[in-house]
Amino acid sequence: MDVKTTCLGVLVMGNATGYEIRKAFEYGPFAHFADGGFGSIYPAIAKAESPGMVTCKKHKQQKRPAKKIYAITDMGREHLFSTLKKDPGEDKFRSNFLFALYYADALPAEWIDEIITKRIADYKQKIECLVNINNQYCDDKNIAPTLIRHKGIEYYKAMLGIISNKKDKFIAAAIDNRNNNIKQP
Amino acid sequence: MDVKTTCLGVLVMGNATGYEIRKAFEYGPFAHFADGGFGSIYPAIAKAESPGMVTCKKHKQQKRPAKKIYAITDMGREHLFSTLKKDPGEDKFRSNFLFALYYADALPAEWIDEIITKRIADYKQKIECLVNINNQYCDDKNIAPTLIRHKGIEYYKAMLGIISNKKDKFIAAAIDNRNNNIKQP
DNA sequence: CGTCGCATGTAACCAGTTACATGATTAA
DNA sequence: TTAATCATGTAACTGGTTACATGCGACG
Repeated sequence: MDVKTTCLGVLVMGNATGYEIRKAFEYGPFAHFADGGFGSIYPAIAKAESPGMVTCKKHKQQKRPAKKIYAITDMGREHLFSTLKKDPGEDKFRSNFLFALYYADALPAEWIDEIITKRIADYKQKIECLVNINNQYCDDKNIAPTLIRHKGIEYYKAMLGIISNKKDKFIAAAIDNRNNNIKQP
Repeated sequence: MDVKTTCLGVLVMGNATGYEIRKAFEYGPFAHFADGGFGSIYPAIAKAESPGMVTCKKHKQQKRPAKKIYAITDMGREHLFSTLKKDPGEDKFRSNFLFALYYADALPAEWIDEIITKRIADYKQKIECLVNINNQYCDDKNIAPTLIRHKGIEYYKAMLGIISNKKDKFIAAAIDNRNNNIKQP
C-alpha cells in the first residue's frame, strides 16, 4: 500500500491537511500498521491531486504557511476502495529488536536487559495510546475501526506478555554465555 | 538493519551460499522478522566481501554456476555484534490486510470473509512452519534462537486467536453496511 | 511436459527516508 | 531557554524490488 493510498484512507474519514494526515499516521487507530513522514506525505498528496483524487482549499494564516485542506473526491474514493479489494498480500514485520535478541547468547547480559526493559515500557505506552484514542477517527456508524483498535491493543498485550515471560530466560542465556562466543563455523 | 548485516547474521551460524542465505530468510527461525530477496542478497554479500567481512570459496559444479560458499571473518563478526549493540529502534509492522479490514464497513462482506479466511489459513501454516524448523539454525549451546522461535509461534497464535474471534464481527460490520457507504465528509 | 529446486548475478526502477529551508507561538 | 506544536515543502540519497539473463535435473 503506497503512501498515496493510505493518505486517501485518512481523507475518506474527513478533510485534513498534510500535517493532520501525518498525525493520523502517528497517533491514529492504524498507527501500528501504516505510516508516512512529511517527506513522503506531501509529494503523495500532490500526486493524488493532479489526477483529481483530492481537491484542495487554501486557508490563509498569519505568520504561517497557508493551511491546505484536502478533501477526497469520488475518483479518490474509487481508487481507495478498488485498491482495498485487491489481494492484501503478506504483512511485513521487521524487527531489529528480535534480530538482536536472537543473538542474545553472544551479547552482554546488561544490554539484553536494557533493550527488553525499554521495549516493555514501549509496549505499555503503545497500549495506553491506543486505549486513549478519541473518536475523531472512529465514527459510530462504522464498527471496523473500533475492532481494529481493539485488535491493536490485544496485539501489544500479547507481545508484552510474551516478552515479559521470556525476559529472564533471555538474560540468563546472555549471562551463561558471557565468556563463550557464538558457535564458530 | 540492512541486508548486509542480516546476511552476516546468517553466516555467523555457519557457512552458506547466497542461495542458502535466502532460504534462511524464507524458512529459518527469523523468517518472520527479517528478509531479503536475491536482488538484495547478492549485492549485499559482495559489499561484505570487499572490506573483508566475509571470505568466499568457489566449488565448481557441472552444468551449474559455481557454488560460492561464504564464511564470516572476525571483522564480519565485529561488524555484526557492534550493530547489534546499537539501539534497535521501533519495530516496523505494515499490513495491507488490517488496512483493508479498517474499511470493512465500506467493503463487500464476501471480500472480508475471503481475506480473513485466507489469513487464518496463512497463520496456521506459519505456525506449522516454525514448529517444524529443524536444528540447522539452532545450536544447542545457544538458547536464544529457540526462545525466538517459540516467540514467533506464540505471536502467530495470538494473531490467529484475535482474528478468529473477531471474524464474525467484521463480516457483520460489512453486511450491516452493505447499502450504506462510509461516512462522507 | 510443466514446474519446482538449484545457482548465480545485473540493471533499471521506484518509493520512501533524511536533511535542508523557514519561522512564529506556547508551554515547561 | 529549550523544546514542542503548528505548517509547508524540496532535493539528494539510499536501499530494496522487479525484471531480465541463463540453464540443467528431478519429480509428478
